[in-house]
Amino acid sequence: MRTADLTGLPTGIPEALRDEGIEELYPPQAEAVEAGLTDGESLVAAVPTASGKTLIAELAMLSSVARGGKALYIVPLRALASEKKAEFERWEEYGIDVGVSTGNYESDGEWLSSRDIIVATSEKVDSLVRNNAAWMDQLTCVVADEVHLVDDRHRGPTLEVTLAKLRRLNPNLQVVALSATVGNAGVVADWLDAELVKSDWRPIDLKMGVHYGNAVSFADGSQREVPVGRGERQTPALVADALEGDGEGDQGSSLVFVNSRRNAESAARRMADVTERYVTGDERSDLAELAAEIRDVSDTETSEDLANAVAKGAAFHHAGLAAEHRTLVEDAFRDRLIKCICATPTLAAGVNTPSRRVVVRDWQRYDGDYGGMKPLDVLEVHQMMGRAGRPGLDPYGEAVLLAKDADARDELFERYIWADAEDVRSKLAAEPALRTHLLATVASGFAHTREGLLEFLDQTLYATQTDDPERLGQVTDRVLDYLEVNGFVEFEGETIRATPVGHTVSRLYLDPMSAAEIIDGLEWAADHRNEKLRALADETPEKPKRDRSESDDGPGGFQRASEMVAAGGEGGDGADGGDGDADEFETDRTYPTPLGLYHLVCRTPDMYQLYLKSGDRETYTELCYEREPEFLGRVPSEYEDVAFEDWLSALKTAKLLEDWVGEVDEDRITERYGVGPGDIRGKVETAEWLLGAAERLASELDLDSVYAVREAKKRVEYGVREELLDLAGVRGVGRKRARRLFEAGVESRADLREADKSRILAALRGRRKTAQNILEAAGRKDPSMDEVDEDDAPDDAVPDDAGFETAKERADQQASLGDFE
DNA sequence: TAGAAGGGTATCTAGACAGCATGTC
DNA sequence: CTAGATACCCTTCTA
Repeated sequence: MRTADLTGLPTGIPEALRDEGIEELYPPQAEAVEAGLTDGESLVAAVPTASGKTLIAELAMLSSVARGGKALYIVPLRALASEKKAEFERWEEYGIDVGVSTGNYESDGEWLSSRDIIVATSEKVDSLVRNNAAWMDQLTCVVADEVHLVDDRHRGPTLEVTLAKLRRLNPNLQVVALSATVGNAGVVADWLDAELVKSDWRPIDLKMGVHYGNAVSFADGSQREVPVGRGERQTPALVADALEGDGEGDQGSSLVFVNSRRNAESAARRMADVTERYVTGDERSDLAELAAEIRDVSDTETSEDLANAVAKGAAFHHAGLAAEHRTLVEDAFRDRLIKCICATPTLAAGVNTPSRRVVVRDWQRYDGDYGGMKPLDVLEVHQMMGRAGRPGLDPYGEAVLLAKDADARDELFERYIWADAEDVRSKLAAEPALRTHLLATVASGFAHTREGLLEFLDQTLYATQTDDPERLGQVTDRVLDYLEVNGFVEFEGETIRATPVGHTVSRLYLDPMSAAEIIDGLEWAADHRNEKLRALADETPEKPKRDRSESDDGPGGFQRASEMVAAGGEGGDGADGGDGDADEFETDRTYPTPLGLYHLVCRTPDMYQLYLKSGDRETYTELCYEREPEFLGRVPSEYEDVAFEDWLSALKTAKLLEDWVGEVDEDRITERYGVGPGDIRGKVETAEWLLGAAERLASELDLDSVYAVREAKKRVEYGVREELLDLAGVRGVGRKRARRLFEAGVESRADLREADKSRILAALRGRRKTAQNILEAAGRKDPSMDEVDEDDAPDDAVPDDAGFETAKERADQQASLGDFE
């Protein structure tokens, strides 16, 4: 089918497609159009990655808009939201407005109802439904990208319920579900009352094979010799071989999938020695530049290691990287500057990074519940292999698994190459999922009775798949019971209603169990305030340094961290709320303390906690006793409670946050907790969200901890001690600059407006441009930094780098960390 | 005698969504 | 029921 023959699209679109070089539709696309895609017909397209799924979605959305409608594109990842937005924006010149809405990004702040196409994550859509977004019932077309993710234990149910809600809100809604090739696409299509287009067609051929001995055997019967010398490994040989090329197409990049971050990093280190040999002179300087940019992103070991690999043309990629790291690496790989990426599964599900060759090195991954190495799902391996083949560059893509012996080779062929992907199975009946979604369903008025709930659930994929119709009813009863006991819903005869708190919890997008934990903790704090403050006061007066803290363990190190920064104006703000009450205990400590609050939100099921590594158990058990008065709620017993372990993990996570707001350097945090820069950002982000929710709940329940919660939250947001909150709120001023300014005597936003410019310039290490931007952001009348000389600054403006680690100090700290064990 | 090579062992393990409300003299 | 790569340390061998 020719694009020129397409009907029902906004004027100009078929021509625009032709100008893009798309004259003929790919077979699956044509099939979709024949099935009524552009006439508003619902459709499930189960086709391989990179076979033109996006155009299928675009045709549906554009034709829907042409009929005066509005389309929603649901993505599984925030990174994909921006990618899709950028893609759809090429239709803007034909009058199509595109908007994005995710947790951390809302386009322009322009209200979404004016947009024709909206891109959002499934959670965001769910949240918008819960909050009654005005434009929800104007939707005429919904695209669900990667719909096979309904199978995901954690996030699948959200997508499933959201689609069910959208369909109920608008019975004529066109649903276009894009799926990887899965076993039971037909079942998904039945669920959505949609036509099914299923195909294995790919625009670029994919050759799948297994490397064993000195050759890759491909599924099509062909072989490619890739000798592996004695003592040499398979992966570098394959990467080098791809770079050698064979005259066909371009020099070949490789994507290597491994099963852990550490493996990704060490593999990248090894691959760098291979890629280095193929880097041209021009590329070398570009790579050096890129490496510098990467070092600039964050001052951590991860960043340094990545930069070192990148300088030689290789990289690693995993969730421990900062978002900027990832983008830099992905872009450079697409530009063919980076020749090889060693990645964990992040990359298989993320943005589009095609490669000439894909090597799936590890096809098993550790799984604690399983009790060992568990083989990856066929679907997952197929997703990785599907990344092979760069359009316009490669004649075909090659995806290679590695085998050590002939048996393994045969097994891999059997298990992954000849095999069909697993069936998609709904995970909705899991209690945690229903807890959240039943409350939301009641709160946003989709159902008011048990019967109504079950009727609603009957529209989900789960209902069409289960062979045990009783089960859903049982779990529903248990969940309703839980929600009632915790005061989120109440019964009045047959009718179920969400309580005011229940409504809030639903709108805040909290797991009810998280909300219950937070409420319990805050109420407990209100009840024990005086007693705990007294305990804290008894301990605080310059507790003589216990001999132990000098040399031995973690908590000792933690203490040091807080001494790093010159103590600012502690106190002064008074305790929260009701001073003046005769019964109140007099102290200048706030209660609850930040650590108490961080621990509270960290032990919530909405926070993904850090692992306890060896030695951590003792470290944090000790910390647990030391800080006992700060925890909100009963501390489980070290000996009797199985929950103790989880409590400690939460403590470790909370401690990370405390370090963060104690202005401990990023590289020390990554080192101390064994995490990457990306993990810090992640923890901080969820803590921000949960503390925001806690603040809201506290104010709604009229608890006087609101103030303490708000401050703890703001400090997490900026990563600073309290005396810097004002400064750090200025655009362009982060935790580092705020500290420098403060130490130079510029202590507030007002100071920024009035202080001597040379003083400010000196504090910012003479960076004129940034200084000027900051002054503008602070609202200074004459922000210009021209003709200001930092050397004019008074001596006290450039102190002895107080509050900063000197190289010596850092070395000492590292030494003491070595003593740990 | 430095350094390679080999062997035993302790350690550790993928990913990532969400609220709210706006700012300044 | 069901792990395996790596880093690190120690010992031994070798030029």
